Amino acid sequence: MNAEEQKHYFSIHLLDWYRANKRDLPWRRSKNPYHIWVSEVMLQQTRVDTVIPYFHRFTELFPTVEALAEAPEEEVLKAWEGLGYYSRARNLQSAVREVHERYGGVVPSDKAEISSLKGVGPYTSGAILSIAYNKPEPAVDGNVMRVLSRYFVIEEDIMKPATRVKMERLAQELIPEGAAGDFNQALMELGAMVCTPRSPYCLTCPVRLGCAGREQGMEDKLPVKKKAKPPRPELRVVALIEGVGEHAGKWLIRQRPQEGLLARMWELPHAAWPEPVWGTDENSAAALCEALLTEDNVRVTLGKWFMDTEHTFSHIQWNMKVFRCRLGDEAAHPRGAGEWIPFRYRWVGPEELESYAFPNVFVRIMKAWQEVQEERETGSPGN
DNA sequence: AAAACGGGGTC
DNA sequence: GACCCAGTTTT
Repeated sequence: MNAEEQKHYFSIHLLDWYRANKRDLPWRRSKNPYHIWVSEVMLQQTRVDTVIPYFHRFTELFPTVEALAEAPEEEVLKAWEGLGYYSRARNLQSAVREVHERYGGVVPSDKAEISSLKGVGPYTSGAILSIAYNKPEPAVDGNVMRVLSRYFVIEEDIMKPATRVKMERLAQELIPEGAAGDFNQALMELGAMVCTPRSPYCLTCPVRLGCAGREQGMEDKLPVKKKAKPPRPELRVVALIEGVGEHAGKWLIRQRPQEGLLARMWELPHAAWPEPVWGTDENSAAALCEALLTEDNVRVTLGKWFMDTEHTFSHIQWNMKVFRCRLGDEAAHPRGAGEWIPFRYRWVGPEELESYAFPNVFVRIMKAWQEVQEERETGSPGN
């Protein structure tokens, strides 16, 4: 078939296949543009199965634009806990507040207006416009680029912005009249269910007869994608600081800075440490105490090693040694007035912990700690 | 154009 | 262990 027939074949058969085979996903049951928006932001760089429970909780906690606009930021962050890329949550709330104030709570259906909202890039704007308003805008994500690169044999590096722009033009051409929302979702559904990254299910593909990549035996080589840089390793020492006296049963936690990695999340105190002293627990523990004192003006006494753990972000790998500690003299000493305070410290007990948002790595450590404590109280089973 | 920005599933 | 996921923002 010629190029035009190939495109037409693709659009028609993909759309039919989608309408007959689409998954029943929570956000597909809604026509609420705000709910669709929430789902699209959650789905950025995140799998469907991971998002589903978060989507239910989030839309229950913040069912409307107004509810999210008026919620305290900490509650929003807590609802996002564990999902990652936390700037998504803060940007979403900021954008929703703008919609609440400037657009009377109505999610804009205009390309320029919606694109100007925080956290709404080319993909998300296209997804909302097409799915919520059925406007013929492309919504090109990783799935779509994989599908198009294979079907049309596009060998440009999909990591390049120029390639995405090219894909968007192509994707827009393919949208069948009046079916933008279904078609865009069909493209992503195919990428997720059939045209998978590895070992695609070509034999059951609804558009296999028009697929140039398949015809040329290239489906395994596409899309072309430059390799990502490996994360840089970092050594970190972590303090599990248990309170005594009036703080008995509580832990000392701190809030991260306003900007940057894990912005405004809460965590166990920890410090980076240079390689030379890494290796023995004694040196690391001593290093931890000294670092917390010099960096945060928090004096802790040397503690016992508790566990080692590892946590990998996209760009950093934390290799962590965790120590049990006690606070030195009195409470934490925030720096003097007028001086920049990089972290805020606070004693919290098990119940209060529920209202603070922690990165998963610290949730893991705290759970491990609680289990050990419970074993001590009940008389340890096993070892 | 490159780096920052989480966390987890999968083969 | 490598790859990748319904990406956006900042540098």
